Amino acid sequence: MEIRERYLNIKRRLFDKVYSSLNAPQRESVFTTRGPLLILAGAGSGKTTVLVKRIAFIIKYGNAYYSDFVPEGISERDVAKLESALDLTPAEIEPYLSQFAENPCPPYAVLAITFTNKAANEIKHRLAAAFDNEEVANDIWAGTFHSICVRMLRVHAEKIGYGPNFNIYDADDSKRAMLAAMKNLGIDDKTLPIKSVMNTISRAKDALMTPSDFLDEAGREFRLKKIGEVYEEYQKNLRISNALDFDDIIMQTVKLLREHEEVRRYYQNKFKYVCVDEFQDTNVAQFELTNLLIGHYRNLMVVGDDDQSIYKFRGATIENILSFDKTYPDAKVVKLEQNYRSTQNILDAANAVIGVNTNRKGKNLWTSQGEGDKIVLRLSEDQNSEAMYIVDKINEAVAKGEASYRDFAILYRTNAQSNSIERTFAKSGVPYRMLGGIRFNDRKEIRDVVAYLQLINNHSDAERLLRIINEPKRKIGDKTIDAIRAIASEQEISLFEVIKNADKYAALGRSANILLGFAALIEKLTKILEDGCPLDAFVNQVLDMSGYRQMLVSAGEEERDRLENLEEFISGVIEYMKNTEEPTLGGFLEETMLVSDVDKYDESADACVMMTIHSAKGLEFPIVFLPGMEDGLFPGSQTVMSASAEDMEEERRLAYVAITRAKRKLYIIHTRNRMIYGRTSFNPVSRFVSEIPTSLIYKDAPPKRSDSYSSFGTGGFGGYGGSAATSRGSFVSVGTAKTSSSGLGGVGDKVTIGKTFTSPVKQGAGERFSEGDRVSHMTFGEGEILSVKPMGADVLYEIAFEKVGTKKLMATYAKLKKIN
DNA sequence: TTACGCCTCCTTTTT
DNA sequence: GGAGGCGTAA
Repeated sequence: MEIRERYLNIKRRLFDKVYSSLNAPQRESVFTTRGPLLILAGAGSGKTTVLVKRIAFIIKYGNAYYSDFVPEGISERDVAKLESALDLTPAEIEPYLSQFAENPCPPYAVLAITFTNKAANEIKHRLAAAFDNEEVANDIWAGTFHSICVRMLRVHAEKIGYGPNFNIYDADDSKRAMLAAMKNLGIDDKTLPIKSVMNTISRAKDALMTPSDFLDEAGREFRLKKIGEVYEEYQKNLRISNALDFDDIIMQTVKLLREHEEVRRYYQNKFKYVCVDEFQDTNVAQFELTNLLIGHYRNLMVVGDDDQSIYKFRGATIENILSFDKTYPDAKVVKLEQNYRSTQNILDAANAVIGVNTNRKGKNLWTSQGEGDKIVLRLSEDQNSEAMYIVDKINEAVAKGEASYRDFAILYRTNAQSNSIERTFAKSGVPYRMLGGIRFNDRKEIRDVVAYLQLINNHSDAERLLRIINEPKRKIGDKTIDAIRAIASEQEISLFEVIKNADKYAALGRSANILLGFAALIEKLTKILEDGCPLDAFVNQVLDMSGYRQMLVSAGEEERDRLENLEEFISGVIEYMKNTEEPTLGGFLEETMLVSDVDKYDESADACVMMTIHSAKGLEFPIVFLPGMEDGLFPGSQTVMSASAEDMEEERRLAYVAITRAKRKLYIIHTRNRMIYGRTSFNPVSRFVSEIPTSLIYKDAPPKRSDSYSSFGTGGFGGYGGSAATSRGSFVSVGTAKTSSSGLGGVGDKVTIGKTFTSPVKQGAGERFSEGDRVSHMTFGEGEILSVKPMGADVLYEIAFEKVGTKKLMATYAKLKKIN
């Protein structure tokens, strides 16, 4: 063999050995650094590992593996020396590899795009660990599509007609803005339901259609034409508000990159490698954005699983992944089919179900872990006995010591199903956590403070202004608001601009003074912030000067939860300040809008977890229950009726996701009759269950006298076997509905923990304090009581804390301790 | 302005 | 079955 060839051969064998903990296709993925690459990663196939190792590889070795470079004048002896290194262990070989590096890429030239903050953080953490260096992780651009786009837009907003301090509208804000636009146009939301308007406009933006594109396409179709007009008006108002909705964040970035060559060039040169995770969930706009970023390097890696594409209703286009190799004919395609999560029986079931779909690339998951238990199929009488069956099985396994509560997950198709399950769990005392409640950020009082802050950050924001202009009540009624809107709309200026000059508009009449006062309040607060007030103190100022806190305090008992939540919110602000080098209001708001809190449900609590199958994507659990596996529920009746093959395939992919969450054991349950929307329905077992070979299934038939299950009804606790009783009274309280969140924004709590079961422990008012007493508080530290005001049955303390300034706290909730 | 009662509408939701 | 929106009555 020629010496050059031998050199290259040995080099590659050395790399193979160092990376021998990966399987062959995984290594192939890591070593392929140049050009377009599609990784079809089956469920549980080590996708994230590959993603991270590949980025690390690029940073360390660049294109080392496939490079044909051979050093000048290499000798037989050199090659022989290398060859002898092959006998060493992987760890011993590793130091040798750096000599092969070819164009290693600096971390800041790597862009990794994900859909969730959780995934982005995971990548950063694992990279930091791989390099034992936080900086590498901080330098690479790893983030969600939205956060990356916002980062670019902040710099270049002016080029596309926005101010750099633009605000972000979430779904609720944008719904209000669309309703306002419809009102403006005189379109009744009964003839044109807001839900469908929102959905249509959102899909249009996903597909990069501007209002005029949309109107062109709508032609003379009445409904679409109307929606097009709303879209146009809505977009005009967003611009005046200097606000972007979630979809704009992507679409406007695409516009920026398309229309501004110098900006495009800059990022194309900057990002030498681009990676996109969960590629099956991308929409047209996101793919276009990616294409615009990769530039002439064309070093684009996308990872995803066409079989787990379950977000079509949100605009995801499975075609992006299915035809990636047509868009990029030179793309290398790698399939990761070895599964490290589940037993073969579970995988066989999943393979069988997904195999029915035709619109897919085709993969076959396998494992070396053995076949494991059969899948248990259970027919229950109704949703209550279904829930009791689950509780029974859990208690049984826990009693035998086969599993802990945290090993179980109950995954359902619709949130509505959670009711009966939760009730049964609460009654039986099995600890549980449920995902999908109201998010902390969505509570009214939180949205209100945020609205104040957003308005201060960006005076033009119409929705935020409208939200709080009369909150607390300032005697600004609908008529005044309509008048303000009319003036603003006619002159195409912001609402704030009108209010600021209220005395100049006759139409505002007697309200002018109140409006001027409101404008002055906002400007005064803006000034306080500009003068360098720390963020947490500033939020307190906002609450005090606006009268918002006083409004809640005056309401007494009824609103103390809200007051508590506001304190919690401020803790979140403090948390943000701690974690951020240069904390700013804008930065905090951005995080509040872009970082949710699903990321951080407390996995340490020993409790069963309940959630929809959608939210379970990406997670795994030793033992999984799938209740409600019935045609009419899953697949849903809409899908069954619609006869759309595409919709049915999407539903089947969801079933595939559900099955592949299970590591050791899978229970599938269906019922004879079930109450849905107040009606009893008799659903046949899900077609997806019928698609699983019977050889993989064990039918858990109810015992002959099992009618006791249902005859006891919902309330019957003694209806089932002794095992449940063992756990009675063993409830482990895993916290109240409001966990003190530690993450960014600190304001998150989508996780409702044992909410019906945990009765909040009423803290007695306890010791009462008087003026001048020194006290200590769990979060705020030590301070001195400034004043004491009786409030109904409770007492309001004003306390000067050493670290966090003066705060007003209710005695019952402050949990103060006296210091001597 | 608020309160209550009636009517309607129901999938999934990473940002 | 239940939440949320809306209209009417006080």
